[in-house]
Amino acid sequence: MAGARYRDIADDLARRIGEGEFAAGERLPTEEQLMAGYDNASRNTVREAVKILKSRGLVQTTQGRGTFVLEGTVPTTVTLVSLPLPSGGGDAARRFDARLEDHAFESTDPRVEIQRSSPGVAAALALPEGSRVVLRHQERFVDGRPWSLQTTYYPMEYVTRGADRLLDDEEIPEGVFAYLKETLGLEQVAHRDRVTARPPDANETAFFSLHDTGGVVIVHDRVGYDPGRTPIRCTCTVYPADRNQLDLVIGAVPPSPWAPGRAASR
Amino acid sequence: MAGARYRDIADDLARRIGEGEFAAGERLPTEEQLMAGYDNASRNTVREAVKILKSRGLVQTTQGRGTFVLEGTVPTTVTLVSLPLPSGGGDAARRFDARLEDHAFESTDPRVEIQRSSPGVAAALALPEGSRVVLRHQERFVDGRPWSLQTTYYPMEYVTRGADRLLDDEEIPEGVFAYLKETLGLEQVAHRDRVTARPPDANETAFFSLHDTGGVVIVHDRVGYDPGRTPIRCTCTVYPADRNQLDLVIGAVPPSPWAPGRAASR
DNA sequence: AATGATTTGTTCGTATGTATT
DNA sequence: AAATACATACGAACAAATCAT
Repeated sequence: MAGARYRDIADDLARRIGEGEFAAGERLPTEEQLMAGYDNASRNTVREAVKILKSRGLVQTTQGRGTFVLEGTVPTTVTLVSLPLPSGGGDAARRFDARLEDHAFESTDPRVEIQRSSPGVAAALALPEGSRVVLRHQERFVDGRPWSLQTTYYPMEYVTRGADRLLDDEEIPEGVFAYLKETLGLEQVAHRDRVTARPPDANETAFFSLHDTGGVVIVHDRVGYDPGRTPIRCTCTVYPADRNQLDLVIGAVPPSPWAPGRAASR
Repeated sequence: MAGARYRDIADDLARRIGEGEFAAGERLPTEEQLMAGYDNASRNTVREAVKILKSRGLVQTTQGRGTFVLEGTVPTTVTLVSLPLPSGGGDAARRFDARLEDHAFESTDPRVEIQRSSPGVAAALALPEGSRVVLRHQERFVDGRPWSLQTTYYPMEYVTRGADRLLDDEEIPEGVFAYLKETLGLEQVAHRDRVTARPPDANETAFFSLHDTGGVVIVHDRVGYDPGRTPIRCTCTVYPADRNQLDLVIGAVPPSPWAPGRAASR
């Protein structure tokens, strides 16, 4: 027992969970029982240990019920890129939208705002910092569960050049791609994506029903370009990491090889 | 105040940090001062609040020194895929290795093991579950700092077919790609990638010097295929999310548009 | 180099609130 | 309504790391 007591207890419990002593979905001993089981450690010490397990996503606690070992949920797969190499690609629509397979999804009508561009958005869209951008924000659901938050930024100039439906508080039925091509002749033929992950902020914690501590979100930023390498738009999508994975396919590959669970734990 | 006291304090402190009252790198008020500032809340309550800020990656605490607002570190960019579309691709080497730009990196000599394949690895490599695989594990560093953990799995069959240097406890100078092509005629022409994120386990927490609570790792799994769609190998790389981002480039795009910081916070 | 003050880390005890069974 | 179990909150003591003197 090298370190702090609560950390030792956490490690021991993690080990016992890993060894199957407490199966997925099962209830852990109560705080009272853990106190007894660990040499009459105080309740606070035991609770500190359980907090670590929560922050590692191993268990979940519910007031009045107990502490439960989380079962690995089957993540939803979002395909960022799917590129059969030889020909250079199937249809463009499949190429340039992050796709969600085998799930119906709903989303709120967009909330539309006009903002002065932040440094990040300005750089992405190659606009002067502080220039106006149109922002369309949607909350998206899968099976009624909160699934992702998406914000797309367009240069305000598009609106003044005729794409005024960008300001509508409604989905554009034919899709923004088709609409921009129709009205402005813009065509997205390339994109650059950035994927990061971080703890959620307060908004995201609330929307995705994550815990105070221990949640993780994946952030996917995409900038789309026209043939002249001019940025067209910039999209930021936030996913809760516990129920999503991102997929890339480059070249000819067989159907998904991913087995449930992780490929490797260390 | 609506919720729990420690949560209210955390939200208030997060707001004050966001508004610049406490700048990046600056020290937050001591626990004693926070107690006084929040209606004589108890020390434990204040500490609970600070824990939330830690788990959100907003602050870092150091025993004996204080609590400090974290400055956004410039992340290292790993390019997973870079594909100029028109031609179908530049050179293969650039296409099929996750690249790290503008940084020299070192890695330990591989630790080599022979294991029975887990369900995940078996599925990825299209082998019967429990069949033998060779596992090469490396710890990788950038600027002397721990940067990523990588494990690559090969079917044991490769060794018996002549690629016995896979078992060497050393790097293969010409690269495993070249070696496998040379000895077995294997050529990786396609790959499927999966990106997920999760809290670190105990090993990762230690190696990357993350905190008990609040750390995030990005997991990048890649399965490489030969022209016959047969899996060749499977690689699992784990990055600490606080200092890494993954990049994808599809088509002709200008040089990196990412500005420091996030494209969008909500 | 040693000391003491400051500041966060760990552990315990206790009481009360709230959701579930 | 009662018992169970986790959540919140306070108080206190000592440990360990850091910093100024």
